[in-house]
Amino acid sequence: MNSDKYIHSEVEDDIYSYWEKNNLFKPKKNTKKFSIVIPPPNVTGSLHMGHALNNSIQDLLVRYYRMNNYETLWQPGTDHAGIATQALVEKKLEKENLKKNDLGREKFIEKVWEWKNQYGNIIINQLKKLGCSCDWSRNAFTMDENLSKSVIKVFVELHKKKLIYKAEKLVNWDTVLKTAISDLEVDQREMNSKLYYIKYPLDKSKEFITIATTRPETMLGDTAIAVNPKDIRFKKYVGKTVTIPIVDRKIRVIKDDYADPEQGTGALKITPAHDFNDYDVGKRNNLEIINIFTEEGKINKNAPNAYIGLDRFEARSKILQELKEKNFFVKEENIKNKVPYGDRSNSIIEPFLTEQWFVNAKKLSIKAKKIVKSKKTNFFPVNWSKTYFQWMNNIEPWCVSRQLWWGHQIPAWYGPDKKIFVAINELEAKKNAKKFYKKDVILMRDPDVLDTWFSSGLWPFATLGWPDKKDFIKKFYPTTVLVTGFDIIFFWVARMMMFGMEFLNKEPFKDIYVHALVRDEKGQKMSKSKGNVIDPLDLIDKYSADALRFTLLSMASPGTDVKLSEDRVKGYRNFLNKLWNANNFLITNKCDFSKTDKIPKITLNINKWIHSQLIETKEKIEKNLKDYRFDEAARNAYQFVWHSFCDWYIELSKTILFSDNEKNKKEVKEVSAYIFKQILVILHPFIPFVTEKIWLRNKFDRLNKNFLMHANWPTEKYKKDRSTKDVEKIINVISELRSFKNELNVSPGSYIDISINKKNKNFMSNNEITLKKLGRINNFFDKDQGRPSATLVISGDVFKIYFDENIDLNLIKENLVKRQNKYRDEMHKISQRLSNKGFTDKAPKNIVEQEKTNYSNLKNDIKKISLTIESL
RNA sequence: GGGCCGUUAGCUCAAUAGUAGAGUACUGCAUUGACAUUGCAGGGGUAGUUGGAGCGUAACCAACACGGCCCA
Repeated sequence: MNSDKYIHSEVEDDIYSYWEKNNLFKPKKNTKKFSIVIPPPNVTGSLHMGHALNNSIQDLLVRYYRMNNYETLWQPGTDHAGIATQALVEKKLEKENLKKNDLGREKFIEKVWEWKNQYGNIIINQLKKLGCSCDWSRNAFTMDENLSKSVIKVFVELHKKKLIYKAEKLVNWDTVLKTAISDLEVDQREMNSKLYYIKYPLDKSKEFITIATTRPETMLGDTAIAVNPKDIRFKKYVGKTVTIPIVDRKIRVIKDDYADPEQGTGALKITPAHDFNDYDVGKRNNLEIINIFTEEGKINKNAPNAYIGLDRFEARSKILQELKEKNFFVKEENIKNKVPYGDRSNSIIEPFLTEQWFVNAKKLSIKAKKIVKSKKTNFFPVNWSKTYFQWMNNIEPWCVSRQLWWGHQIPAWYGPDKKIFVAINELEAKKNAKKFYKKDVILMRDPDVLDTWFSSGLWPFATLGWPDKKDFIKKFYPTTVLVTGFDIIFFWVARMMMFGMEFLNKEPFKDIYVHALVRDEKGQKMSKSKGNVIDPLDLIDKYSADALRFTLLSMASPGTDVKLSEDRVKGYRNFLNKLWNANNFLITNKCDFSKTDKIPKITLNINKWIHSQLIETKEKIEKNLKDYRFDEAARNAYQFVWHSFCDWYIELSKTILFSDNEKNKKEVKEVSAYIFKQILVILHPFIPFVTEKIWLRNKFDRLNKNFLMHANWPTEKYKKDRSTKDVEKIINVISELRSFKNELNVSPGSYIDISINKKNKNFMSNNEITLKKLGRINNFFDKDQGRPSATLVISGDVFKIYFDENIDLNLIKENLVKRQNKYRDEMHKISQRLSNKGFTDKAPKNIVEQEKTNYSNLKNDIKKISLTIESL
């Protein structure tokens, strides 16, 4: 066995199966509860950096609370990703020369399920690679029977309450996917466009009105020209008629405030069927609404023959050409404007007049806002609540129907006269219809399905068994915390808040922790087109899941994007290796791991010190996790394990381990084993694999009973006593000596003699072995030896150092002068502060006192250094 | 146009107004008994700019500059 390197690839998969085999992810009965529902990844998705960050945080929390005796549930699952999944399966079928429409709805959905059953677990397995300790036995899917049942129930009840309704409205239409999408799924992108100026001839006149438009093809559907009522330039034209060039339809010039005299020419063509603002203008002015597109975005039969069937962009160039030929074209300008793109299809979205189902989000938002305002639900960082409120305050009706097959089919049936019957199933719908028509009629079910976010909105309670099964709801709802990215606050968080409040009358989460985006090391958003995507699985292969987790956690500072660089991951891989080798050291020195259930008796200073450091660290981590400061918590752990334990404690302990004091040796072996076991415990939530591996290797899980995952988080309280001060002083003295040697170009391995002042006699003799070994000191003297020496002042105490080698006196002098100047600068600053009356009068007493002490200490040190310089 | 966030060491970021820190990179040195995925030491900061409140602040307020994001 190669024991001086930690090789994660030989460890992680086995450890994960060990956890699963022992059913360690299931909630273990206890009075305190902790629950998280996973933000369900798309079933089509694969793990990206955002998931890795999101789930590292959740797993950290879940493991931490599990070790703190909470009955802990991490509810996992995936969502059915309506559009994405349907598109993916369609594409796959295309390769087999099959078309969705040839198969028919039922057969197609079968195919989708086939796909889901075959590939739907990919992302789940990737989460396992990351170490996620979800209760997989409860793995949920938004299209599962029980979740579908909640969806239907919610739809029917909202309809009953008139919070869902069907209406004909302009919606965002995706001409590639041929479905409506919600306004949130539209991405407004700034583009270089052209503004075209076009003349519309006035009837019975030789004059024209010139309008400006970026979308000339929509003139096929124009039904008015609007001018601002205050715009004197156009006053004389209001009420007159113009003819639309090419189309030859006559439309009126109307006045409406929407026309902005500053924009374009001030005269605006109005196309109510293809622009949201124009639609409103049309409503206000009773304009005709002429739709000129098919659902594929081609020109329909409402247009002149020459245009019918043309794609919207072909139509644009043809119209421009014809306008030029017929002299209606004035000019074009380059401009930047916002163009709506569908975030799934990446195609330009068309405002399109259709009948769709809408949720009255305004009404639902009332309680959802109130609960955050009353602080029953809290955002971390708190600033995100502003984003939440802002959106809630301006919320629009939510278009929830999609013209797809894959998803929850809307539970609405139509009678022969298009009368709508919404019911939980066909049987109920038929019953209602019979009551209404007084006879049996044939009903047609609404072919559309619901927005995927509609079902995701029920996630925190539907996955817990609502409405049928009550026990998990009772135990785990409201869930403790939601961990999510800010990009889905509107899509998902807001909707869960609305549905949770409406149907359970209770907030779905007590806390909402919002983390940032993971970017590349240059701060750029990772995207396939930029080619800067870092695949978390590659990093896991290369550096281990533990290293990736630790990196992401330590970089998850609130309000800052995570800029990931591979070097950081490498650094934390080294940390794992350090831990591994610290354990090797303990093993080589025969530390006894079998007696670590209780704190061993601690008498030696270094043992007291490392124990107090452990407890202090543990308490810091507790506080930081409570505050969702994962970065700080990770730093606390790293600092303690590497620097306190590995650098100092192990080095200090060597002086005892390599001595022949059997009693002290025994204590050190017991204490280091005990501390190391606690280290595994506090590190486990961050880096579960390596800690588990070591736990098993050291046989801490005697009889398969003491699972690390269920180990108790230490509960000892922190108390610092005198002896820990002694160790701090040892560390200080040794560091100063090393630094001093370095500055004087003395080789660090060389031995020295030192003499000390009386005050330190006890300290020195108590810690003689340690100081001599680590400080490379031959002899202590309590009197000046009258040999050439260099003086070192360490926090007020004078140490004279006698070197074996010949030392350049000038170097020593230089060094002392440098030091003195530094102290003088410092003293100067303090004296300025102290001579300021405002400071001494108004600053807190202890601060003033502290400054005075610092001042006299510095003064003392300077004096001592001066004496030394003179003596040289 | 409305709103949010940021600007601190070469880089990535901390620090609740009381002597500016960490990781990493860099430089020098070390290494025969855990670990070169190592150890020790070192250099490196006019805190974006300007003004204001305050005994005092990188931190509070205001304006500006630059960068990022969200909404319309």
